[in-house]
This record gives sequence, C-alpha cells and structure tokens, in this order.
Amino acid sequence: MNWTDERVELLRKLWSEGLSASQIAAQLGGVSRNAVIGKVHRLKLSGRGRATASPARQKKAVQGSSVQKSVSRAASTQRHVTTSIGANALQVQFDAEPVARHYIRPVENVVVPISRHLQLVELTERTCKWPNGDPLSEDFNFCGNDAAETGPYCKYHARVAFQPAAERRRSR
DNA sequence: CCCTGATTCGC
DNA sequence: GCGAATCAGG
Repeated sequence: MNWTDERVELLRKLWSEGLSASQIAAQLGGVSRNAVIGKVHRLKLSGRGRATASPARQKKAVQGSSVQKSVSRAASTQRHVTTSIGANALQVQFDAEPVARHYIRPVENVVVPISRHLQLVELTERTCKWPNGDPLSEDFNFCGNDAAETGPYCKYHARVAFQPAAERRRSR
C-alpha cells in the first residue's frame, strides 16, 4: 500500500478527529499502526487537541517553548470542541447472573447492552463480534465489548448465543 | 495483558 | 520516505 493523496487526506481527517493510530490503520487498511504513526510524524501532525482515546497524557519533551495562554472568557461561548470519536473506553459490566428462574425471555426481546458500535474493520481477536442491526444498513455495527479469549462474544452475548438446550425449552 | 504514541534506524 | 522494532507509559 502506498500513501496516495486520498489516503493521506483520510489519515489527516481521522487523526484530527482523535482516532487512535491503530483505529486509523484499521480503517485505511493495508497498514499497521506503526505505519500510521510514522506517517503522522513525517507529516508533522503530532499533538492533537487533547483527544487521545484512553491512553495517557504523553509528556511532551519540550519542543520550542509553547505557552498556553489562559484566556479569561466572559460568560459567553466557551465551547472547546472536545468531540470524542472512536471506540472510547466505556467499560460495561454485564449482569451475567445465572438467574433463569421463572422464565427465560426469548432472545428477540432481550435488550442489547451498550455496544461500542465498531465497524467490521475495527474488530480484533478479543472484541465481541455480535452484530447489531441490519448488515445492509448504514448503522450496522458490532458489539465490540471485551470478549476475552474464550470465544467470539462478550459475556452477555455469549449467553444469548449459546443458550443451553434446557433453557431454550423452558423459555418457549 | 491490553492499549497508546514516540523514536530509532535499516531499507 | 517508509515502517518494524523498540521504547516509554497508562
């Protein structure tokens, strides 16, 4: 893969939107996150307006002497565009209690827990691959929550997908 | 261990 | 210029 103008443009866009290097690499396809980072540096695009996904505050090894001006804003518009795009950390704790007491709700009526709405290209070996929505629809996505290494789904979806025969019987 | 970006350096 | 390897860190 080579860096065509189009790809560079997309890289610039996604990077400025705060997506991580690995996510950008996934969307561009054909490149590793290292390639993306390397390119970003060569383009001198480092340092984004404080929109690093979950990682941490990278200490900048003073490059020149940039001073943050503290502007005293009146009670006017103090919007500081902090658009947070991408799959940001949003840990969800599923209630996987084996409570199957009275009756099991049919899969169709189960409310899907908070998903990360990942695109196909963003799935990894440990993200839940439970699909949400119509594959032909624009907003089709995957759960994306942690799926451990025991299977293709997160704890919640694993239960929905692999219902014991006994439970399925009872729920009918 | 998972992930993040930063840097180096052979190609 | 490119990006894998490596480093530093949460």
